[in-house]
Amino acid sequence: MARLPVYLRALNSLLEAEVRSCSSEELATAAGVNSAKLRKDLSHLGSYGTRGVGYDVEYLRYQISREIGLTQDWPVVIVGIGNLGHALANYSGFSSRGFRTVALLDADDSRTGELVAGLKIRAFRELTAIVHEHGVAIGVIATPAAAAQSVCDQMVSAGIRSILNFAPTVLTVPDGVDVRMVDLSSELQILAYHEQRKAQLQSGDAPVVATGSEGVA
Amino acid sequence: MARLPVYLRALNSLLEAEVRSCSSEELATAAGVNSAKLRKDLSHLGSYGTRGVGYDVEYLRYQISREIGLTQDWPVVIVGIGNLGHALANYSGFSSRGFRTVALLDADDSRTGELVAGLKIRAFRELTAIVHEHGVAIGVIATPAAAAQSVCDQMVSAGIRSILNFAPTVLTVPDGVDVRMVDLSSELQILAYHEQRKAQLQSGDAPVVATGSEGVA
DNA sequence: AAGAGTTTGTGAACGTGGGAACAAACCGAG
DNA sequence: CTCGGTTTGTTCCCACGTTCACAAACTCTT
Repeated sequence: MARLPVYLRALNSLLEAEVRSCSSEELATAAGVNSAKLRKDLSHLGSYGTRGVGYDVEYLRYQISREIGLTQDWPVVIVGIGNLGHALANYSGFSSRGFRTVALLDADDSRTGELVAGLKIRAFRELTAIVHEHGVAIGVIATPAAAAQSVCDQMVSAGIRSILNFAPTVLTVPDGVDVRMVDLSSELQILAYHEQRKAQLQSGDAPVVATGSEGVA
Repeated sequence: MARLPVYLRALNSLLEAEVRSCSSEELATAAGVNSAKLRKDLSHLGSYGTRGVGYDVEYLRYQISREIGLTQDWPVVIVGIGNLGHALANYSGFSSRGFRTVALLDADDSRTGELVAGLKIRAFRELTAIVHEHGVAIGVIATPAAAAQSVCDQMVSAGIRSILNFAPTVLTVPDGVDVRMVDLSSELQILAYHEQRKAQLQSGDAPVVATGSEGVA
């Protein structure tokens, strides 16, 4: 479930505040969701709460970590060390949560050897060897859109089965391979859409149900 | 709708390939969605297709752009110029789609004046003045988690009503303000979760419905 | 030990979104 | 002009996720 990481983060915050135990209501507000939803989500993992008391923060945190798979080590490869790849390589949120960046790859050979976040950039052609050596299962694509599908295909044939894609392209992959896409400009566009709606409502167009046909010749 | 940007991107690709007209089926596969869903989405904007023929690529592209609000100019402020803020400032996907970064702000005064992506970093305290001067409606938060809520509050009181949050925290905002959260490590965690499930299936645990209670003392 | 007060876990209603199927509409050939 | 082929726009249906509401279960006080 996509909300488990959010719960985990909320639990970490509570733990930092030295809160030992919490109710579903508290945790739900901290995570920004409905308490019933939270309880149902947690009940899918097992009965880790105590009725009349709540959840033990430390214990629940461990159980969610285990469910997500954060108790094991996940070697990760990042391909495309441009501005974004650079930022991802330095992002502390990865390393602090069981993800270990084992290699930074770039197709531009002139960058090979350059030191980024304590790792030397290596040539993209080394991908397969690195995947096999470290047992990499997760790859991150931070290349330009034009290169993304090719990189993706080579990741899949090298044995990677989970891909996090930052390139603004729809990737096609065989069954059994998971792709998650993070599209930065799409996020801004969605905000702009809502912003525009808000502006229209305030300017008095509110009562008219938008048909989209007004003003079109 | 959150899929409009995806359609828009697909249309741009078709336009680059000099495709003048396309059916819902073609566009749907290019966008990676079901054709019925695409038609239903588009019909919400108006009747921009022709039965028996399909959609005019250029015309549909303009209509979607207009619906999202990309035909107008959106000034954007980025707060927190660390690794990620740096990458965002340089990200071409923003500027090429009607979004104009008008200021980069950072709380660390020692960085004021530093040149990033052709803009000088300015002090965070200038936020309100900049928002009013440029009519900024969209803010991007790329600060550490600890500072995010404070930055968010000041953005809201300065008049910003749409926020793109990259800090790993749930932001609380008053009604009428939109927040979209992009959590990089959550994305990786979700991949790890699916990856773990795949690994478990292959190792023979498949027939057992996971209860989460096995192996717990 | 019993009851009052909490809080979890879950069963049932509700609403939303997705997908298949079909009617309406358009084009081109004869 | 008519008819067959094609494609959109829409309706209906289903399944999923969310939320409400309540019973089960636990703690603490008396």
